[in-house]
Amino acid sequence: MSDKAAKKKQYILDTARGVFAKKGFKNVTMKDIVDACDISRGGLYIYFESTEDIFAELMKNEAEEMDDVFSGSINEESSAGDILALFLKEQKKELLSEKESLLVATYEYAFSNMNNSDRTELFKERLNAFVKVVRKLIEKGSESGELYCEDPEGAARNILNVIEGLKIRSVTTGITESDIDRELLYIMSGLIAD
Amino acid sequence: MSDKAAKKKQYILDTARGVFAKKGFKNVTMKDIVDACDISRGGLYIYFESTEDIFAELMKNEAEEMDDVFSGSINEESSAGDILALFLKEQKKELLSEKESLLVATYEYAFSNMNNSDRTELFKERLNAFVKVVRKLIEKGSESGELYCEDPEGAARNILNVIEGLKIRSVTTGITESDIDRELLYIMSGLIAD
Amino acid sequence: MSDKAAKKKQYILDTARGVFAKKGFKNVTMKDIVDACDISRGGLYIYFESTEDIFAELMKNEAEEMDDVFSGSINEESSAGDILALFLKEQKKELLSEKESLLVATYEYAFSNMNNSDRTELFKERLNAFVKVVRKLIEKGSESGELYCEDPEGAARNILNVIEGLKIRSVTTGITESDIDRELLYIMSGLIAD
Amino acid sequence: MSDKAAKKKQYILDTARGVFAKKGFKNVTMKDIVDACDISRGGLYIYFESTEDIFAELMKNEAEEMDDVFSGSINEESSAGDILALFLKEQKKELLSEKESLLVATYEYAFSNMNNSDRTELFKERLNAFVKVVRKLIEKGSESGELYCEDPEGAARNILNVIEGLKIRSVTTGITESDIDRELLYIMSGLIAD
DNA sequence: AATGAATGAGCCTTCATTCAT
DNA sequence: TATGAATGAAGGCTCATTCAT
Repeated sequence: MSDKAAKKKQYILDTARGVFAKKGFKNVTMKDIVDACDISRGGLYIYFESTEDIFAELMKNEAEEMDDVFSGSINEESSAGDILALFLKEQKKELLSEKESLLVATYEYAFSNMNNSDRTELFKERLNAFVKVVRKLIEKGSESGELYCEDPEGAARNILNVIEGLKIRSVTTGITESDIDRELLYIMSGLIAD
Repeated sequence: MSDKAAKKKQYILDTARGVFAKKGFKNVTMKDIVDACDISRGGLYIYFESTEDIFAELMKNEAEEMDDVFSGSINEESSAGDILALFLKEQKKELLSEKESLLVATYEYAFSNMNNSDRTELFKERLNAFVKVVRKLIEKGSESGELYCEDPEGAARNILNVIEGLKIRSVTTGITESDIDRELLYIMSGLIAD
Repeated sequence: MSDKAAKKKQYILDTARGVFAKKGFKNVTMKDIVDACDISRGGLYIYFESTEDIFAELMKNEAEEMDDVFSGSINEESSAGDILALFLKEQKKELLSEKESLLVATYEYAFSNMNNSDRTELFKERLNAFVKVVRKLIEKGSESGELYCEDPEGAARNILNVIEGLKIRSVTTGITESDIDRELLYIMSGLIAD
Repeated sequence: MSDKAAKKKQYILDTARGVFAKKGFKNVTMKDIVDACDISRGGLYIYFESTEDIFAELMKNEAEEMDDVFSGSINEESSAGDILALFLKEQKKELLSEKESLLVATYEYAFSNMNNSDRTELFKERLNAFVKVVRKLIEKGSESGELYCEDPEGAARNILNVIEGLKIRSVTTGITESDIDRELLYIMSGLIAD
């Protein structure tokens, strides 16, 4: 039955994902999840004890998927430029809400109960993983002559800061594709080998 | 009485600011404000009909103050570099939570009920005002030879994106002064005249 | 309005008393009180935050009333025997459930969350007040020659222990008037002056 | 299997005893028992349908054990005084919580759903059994000249009332060994042959 | 017999909001 | 204007009890 239970847990997570994508984090109640999953109040509590619990699990899953995607492709033949382009394209998708995104929910989750060191740790890991991926890409690009960069770590951090800023802008003011392209072009222009 | 009323309204706003700075936006209830202001439940509703209402007013005030500070100094004799330094120092303060900041509350406010065009407009104005200030500073610096920049608008946007990213990092993962300095140095290094 | 509030609080206490008398302590929920008082859920919470809160207040009131009754009569002309008789008659009433009694509720209250020192203190005071009253009566009776007792404190404690025991019996096994009379007679027989 | 079933039932009872001793009666849920016994929810319902059911069985067992202990020893050579001393010592142990006691649980059980005649009957039997034992001891003591008593039945009832009162005090106000000794001395002093 | 997931009723508690004074 | 008592909806959580396996 543990197998069945795991399936149900996954079903709840999948369904909850849609709820969080639509309503953010703070506006989601256990009742919302219950309604969306069409299960009983008590039934949900068997698997999760709070919306935070659910969301934390969701984030872990997302992080793993992200990891799988990139750590797979990064050591293969494709050029650094191609992968970086893929990475930025993924980010663009999220920024343009072209896919069901946990963007807002993730921020809200981060803000609620900020003094939770587990949570802080979760975000640190996430960030570091990202930085590492981007830095490697830049290094690889430098070696192959596609890119030129004297401080790959700094550049990687800079790219992620900008992306973070754009994400916030996509939520607070809205953002268009050309906005994004302009910003990305700006940061990339410093990396292009002359 | 309108004078008295205005004073009371301002008193409520000032007091509420502290509450939002401490608890963010979503966690603040009308009751919290009532308690902090030591007025009656009904009394508060005479002036504001919701926490959103209060916070929106608060943000407008903040924007105006910011405007006053910089649009005043920007046309005067002080060098662009000095003002930019002042601006970045202010941002650092906020990032390091050295002053009572509405950072988190502002984000939470942005996230709650996102499809409110008034709110979006508010944030757009805020961003544009910022960009304008920074762009002017860069232009002024270029003219005086302090800085070198071919795309002041792009640079200004880039700076604000990075700052936004750092703000988010300060909330999600925590951030140290040297983290901030490193990122600021990185973006400034592209602007320094050789 | 504080006057009105006080009245309402008293109304709630009076009504709650009936509920506790009927259902004991642990079986009473805030909803029971709300229903009995015909007020809103939230309305009750304005005055009391839990059934414990309500019951504690109720007990204090009871203790004060008891105090008023006896501390008034004890220093007056009536003979010790008369007052003792009155006291025992009151106890009999309670034992026979002839009046709406908080007996069971009081015990249940005592048992729930026993490690509460406030509560323990409350019961100690209650007991000591009782002992003091009965001891004084016995002393007075000894002086007037109505009673004979070498250890008034011990006798008082013994009487109260027996009464406590009878109370428990009234709850656990039921008890008849003649049962009570027999036990009281037994303990009194040792006090009657030959 | 009936043998195996009986063993399991006994195992549940033994385990449940500890739970009741620790948490009283009303605070114990079927889930508590399930957790303590490390069996399944449904499994418990095969043997018992409620906590009341379990506790009732437990009390019967206790009563039988008590009976075995004393009805065994009472007809043997040991002196009445010795046995009475043993009896009182047992009571003291319980009063001082020196052994895992069902004291509180028993009272709570008695109070919940009082109008249950089965339960009343259970307590009556318990009391009568006790009275009978103590009365016999007193009679035996009288015959042997150890004690002096004109009304053994009354004296026995008195002793049990006092013990009941002390039990309640041990719960409501706390009680020390010297408190107990004093009360027991008081009631015994009337029985000691001059 | 035994399991443990699932249900749903029921209680607790907090708030936004109203309204008589 | 100002008060604060009152309301009732909403969400959180826990259990007794059932039932398919």
